[in-house]
Amino acid sequence: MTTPAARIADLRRQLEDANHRYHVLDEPNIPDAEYDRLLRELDELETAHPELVTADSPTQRVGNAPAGKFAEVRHAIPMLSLGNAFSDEEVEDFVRRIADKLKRPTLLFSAEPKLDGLAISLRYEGGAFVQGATRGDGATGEDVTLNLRTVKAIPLKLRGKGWPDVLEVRGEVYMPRADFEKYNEHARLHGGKVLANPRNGAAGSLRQLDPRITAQRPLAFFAYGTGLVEGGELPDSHSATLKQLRAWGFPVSSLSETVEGVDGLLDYYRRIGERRDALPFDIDGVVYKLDDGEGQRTMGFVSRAPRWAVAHKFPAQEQMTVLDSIEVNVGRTGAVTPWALMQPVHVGGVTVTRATLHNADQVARLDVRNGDTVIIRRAGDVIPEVVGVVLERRPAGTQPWQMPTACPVCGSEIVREEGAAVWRCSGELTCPAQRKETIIHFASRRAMDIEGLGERFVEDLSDLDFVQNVADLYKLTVEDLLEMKRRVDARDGTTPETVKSGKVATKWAENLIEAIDRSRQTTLERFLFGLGIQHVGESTAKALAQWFGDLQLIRRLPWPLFKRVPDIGGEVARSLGHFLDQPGNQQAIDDLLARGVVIGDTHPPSGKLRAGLDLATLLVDLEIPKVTRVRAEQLASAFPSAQALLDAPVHNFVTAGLPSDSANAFAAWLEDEANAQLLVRSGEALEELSKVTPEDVAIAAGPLDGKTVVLTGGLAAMSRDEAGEKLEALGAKIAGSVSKKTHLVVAGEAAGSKLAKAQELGIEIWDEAQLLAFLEQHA
DNA sequence: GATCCTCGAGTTCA
DNA sequence: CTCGAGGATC
Repeated sequence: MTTPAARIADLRRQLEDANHRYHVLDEPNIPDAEYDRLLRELDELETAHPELVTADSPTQRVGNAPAGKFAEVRHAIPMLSLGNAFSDEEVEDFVRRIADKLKRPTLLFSAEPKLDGLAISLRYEGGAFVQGATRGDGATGEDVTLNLRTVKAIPLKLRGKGWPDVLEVRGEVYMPRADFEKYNEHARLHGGKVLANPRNGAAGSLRQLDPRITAQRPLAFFAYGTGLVEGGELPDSHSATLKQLRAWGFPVSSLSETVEGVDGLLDYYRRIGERRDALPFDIDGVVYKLDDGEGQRTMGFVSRAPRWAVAHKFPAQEQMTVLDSIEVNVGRTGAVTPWALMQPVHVGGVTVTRATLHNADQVARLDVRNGDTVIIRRAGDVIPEVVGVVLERRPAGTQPWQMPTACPVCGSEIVREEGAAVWRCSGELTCPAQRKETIIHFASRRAMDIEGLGERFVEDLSDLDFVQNVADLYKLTVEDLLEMKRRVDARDGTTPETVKSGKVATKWAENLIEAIDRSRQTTLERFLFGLGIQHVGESTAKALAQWFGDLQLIRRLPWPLFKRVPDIGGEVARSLGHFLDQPGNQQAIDDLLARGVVIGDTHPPSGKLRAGLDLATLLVDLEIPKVTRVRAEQLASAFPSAQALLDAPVHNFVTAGLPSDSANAFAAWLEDEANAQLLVRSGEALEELSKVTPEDVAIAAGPLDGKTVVLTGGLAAMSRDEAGEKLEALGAKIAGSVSKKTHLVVAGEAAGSKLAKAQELGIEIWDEAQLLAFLEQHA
């Protein structure tokens, strides 16, 4: 058991260290929430043991000493910090203390967001900005006048009239989120210093010794109070003071409000909390100040904070926890992704135990190791991520993490392509993990949509060998499922339903078989997407379905022909061709069809295909070394067919007009038996396609032909997918993100960043009512 | 070769 | 939602 004195000493050392890093080095090592927790613990211990309080305890001051590079500025009136409240009860206590002392029935408060930036003090003499300083330790700060002069939000001369001879204004310098992102993007591209977060960005920028650098940083400012006032008067309430400051030319948060009593405060807290993620700047809470000056004077101060104000903090979006181990997961395509298994911790309202580490490069960048104390962030509803490691707490004897060399599931070698970020298990479909993920993907809603066949079932079916590939799903019977359940119960030692209720539960199995049966009727797009071919996602599957229209046709096409579809290039075409070249895959497709899968929308290829159905284009698509578009045209006009090229001697290529290096390269390419075969197959496919592809006939023009539409936010009358289908039927192309090429954005309920971007770009925006009216009109 | 857009793939919790 | 990378375009 540690003594209070020892614990106090320990806390002081940790806090001092954190302070130094936060204020002087601008390299925080622990999250704010952790700092607050430590400070409170120390405060409580010191309250319980007043004899142990010393003058240099972190509880006795506000920040830390200046770094020394800038001149010191003594604040005429100290810049104090605020007490914190973390719960409704603590806010109630705060209000009750004031009510008890002032003996008033109603209390008015000024409430405002608490920006996550850097507190500063600005001194104006005769209406002119003469000096600006950081808070420093509250009593003495640093003279950063030159840097502050570069911040455009700070007035160099006061507007209006009636200002005091000497006026000190206090406020927060911060970096707007959007500007922070833009700045970092630029820094990443040009090798500049990437800022950790907007707060760090603001602090670091103000502490630049060269004001020209500060001038390039996107800093902003909000005023929230005053310091010394001489030769003049300010209104005797906080809200009126803010109004006066705004009139003199200071930016004041438009979110400031005057509210009444504890209910008004808590209501304000919740309203701001809901908008937190949408605000253009980071905040870590809200601040309540008793509005009237007389009340403030009566309440007075405790050692380091006013009794008439408090900061009500939001739940932390960053937390610290211990990483137990780094595990890896094998995805559908074999991608091996590391993830962190951690001690459960509360962040942003949920308990987090796992977080992705993305890939091996990310692990190396962070240098996270087993046993490390890590900082976890979960901003808004974003997926948790590991932000960094607290090196001070690293246990002794750890080693950097390394990607395993063998797949933890199948033991195959884990390899990485040249220059790629992801490592992959080379086991392909021999790897149970990849097989399992492939089946889950096949059954998923956007693919074959087998209702009720989720991860759990597929895992059992696959582990117990009831299902080896997607086609096996269509062999399953109710008896198979019941048998599987019996084996799972036996394996896990769970009590079977039969024993509990006395009869066999079969309804679930019947339902599942029925769902599998329903999925037999499908579309080409869903079927192709469901196969899980690398690089063939929803959008590519849809394009293939539209352009070729027939599974049997696609199955026998050699890969260069796939490049005729817009947005399909060499990489995607090869990947699809590689998939179709595997006899196992072709067999699986045959099995699926034999077991009753029906593709309902088979049709002839699109007439638009005809544009590229010629020998020259084929030769370009084959990606033959030194055979450019020009050379391909020459060959195509000299030879009638692919077969003719194969039979010709080299000098005929030269006669056709090719320079000798190009002719030789082509001949050498043809030497390879595989290439020769590919050329012949492609030539045949070309001829077949020319026969079955109809002439391009103009289709009845839809009202949205050629328009790119983005859907965002929630719709009441239908799902986003349904709305997308209806718009597509009218000729629109549905895109996932807003860009310059977007023609129209349909914004439903609670639309977020996409709506904002559309407004920024001046793109036409419809609400749901406009959408419905339009659909109605063109039904 | 650079740049801008998209698409694909992987991901967390209740 | 975010990253990485493929495709189109100049």
